[in-house]
Amino acid sequence: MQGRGDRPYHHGDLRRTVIETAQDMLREDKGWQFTLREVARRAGVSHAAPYKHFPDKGALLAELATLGFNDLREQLAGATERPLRSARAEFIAGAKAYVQFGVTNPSLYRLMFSADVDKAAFKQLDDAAAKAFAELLGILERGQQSGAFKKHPVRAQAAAAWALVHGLTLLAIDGQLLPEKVGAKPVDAAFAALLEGLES
Amino acid sequence: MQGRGDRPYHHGDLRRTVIETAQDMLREDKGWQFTLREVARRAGVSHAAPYKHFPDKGALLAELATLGFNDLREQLAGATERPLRSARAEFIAGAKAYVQFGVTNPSLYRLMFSADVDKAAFKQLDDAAAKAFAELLGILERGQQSGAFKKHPVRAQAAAAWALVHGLTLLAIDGQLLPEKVGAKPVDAAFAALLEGLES
DNA sequence: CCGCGAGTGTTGACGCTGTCAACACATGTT
DNA sequence: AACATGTGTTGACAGCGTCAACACTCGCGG
Repeated sequence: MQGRGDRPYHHGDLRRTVIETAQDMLREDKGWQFTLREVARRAGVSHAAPYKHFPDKGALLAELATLGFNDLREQLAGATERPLRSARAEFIAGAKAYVQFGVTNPSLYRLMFSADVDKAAFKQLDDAAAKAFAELLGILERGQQSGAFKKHPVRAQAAAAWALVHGLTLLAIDGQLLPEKVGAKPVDAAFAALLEGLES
Repeated sequence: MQGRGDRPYHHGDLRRTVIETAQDMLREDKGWQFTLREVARRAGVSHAAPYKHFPDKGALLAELATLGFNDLREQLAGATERPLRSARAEFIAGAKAYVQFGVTNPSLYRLMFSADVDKAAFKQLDDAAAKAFAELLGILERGQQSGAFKKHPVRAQAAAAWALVHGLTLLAIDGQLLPEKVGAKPVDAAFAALLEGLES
């Protein structure tokens, strides 16, 4: 699949292969409880080979989470970059892309927000997460500037919006948002509820 | 601590002791990656003794999660049982109790919504979770009946409200709701945002 | 052209885990 | 008094994360 025929004694790009194999296993299984040894087996190397590229399993998980946040940020940026009709449309486009990302990569999404990966210990991870959060802040700021959103402190709004999409994503991953439990289009309904308010 | 002096050969109430020990470890550590053997050690029994009471570790985790949902339901019921001034006050009281529960028992809360515990395989767990959700539904229904909340499908509102509190709780657990990142009272601000809407 | 050192992969070991089977003890029933 | 049942113990197994020692390759200095 990766051409070049030759497989020298030294794998050549084990680091990338380990990451990709782990990403595959994250997609297949339902948790990040895959074993490093299984990753090595699939990559066709010995059980200790990955240790030449990652100090321990936590470092690999942190790397996966970092890549996940980068991907998420790109998805958000992509969903909102071309000019949209309204602040509301932009907000919904971003939020849908966010939920979509989580539903498409459930184990990865869970890993990104898991306690098993120590954000404080991996600066890159923290940066990647902050940049993804900044996309959300941008949407709200533009909405405020256009006058479409209330001019409350934007970071407080962001906390609310982030909490809502984060919670929705996890509920969706858990299959809690089935139509018979929660109505026909729960995600759209939830966005509408947040934008318009619950109170009459 | 548990009186009665005598410690017969047969522990007498190992099941309860195992559960309580595991709950303690859930409180101490930051994950549910405690080991069954350590639980047994602390309980003062041999490493295989817990297997006489739980078929495997997953069953113990499911039991802990079930107890957690029961506790959560009680907290919610307690916070909203005495008549409150308004639907809004009742909603906020319930939501605060919810977030408080999560922040007070972070590992337990995470466990309850983790993929590591298979809801489908433990009917009691599913029931306990559904009953907790029903508390939320009740709040919203009463709010609608009093005319304070919009008469949208209550289950869709519930999805939005649950997503918000669930997301807020997890963000709070992760320490993401620091005032300098997100304003002074992020939880209150988020509730206000949901109730009143983001749009101006 | 040679030799060597750094980088990367392998082998084998350690202590730990979850789990199981075989055994030991205590108790209540017949 | 004998025993079946429930509960605890002991010892084993495979698999895990991780480490140390060793092996192979390749590129560079001489």
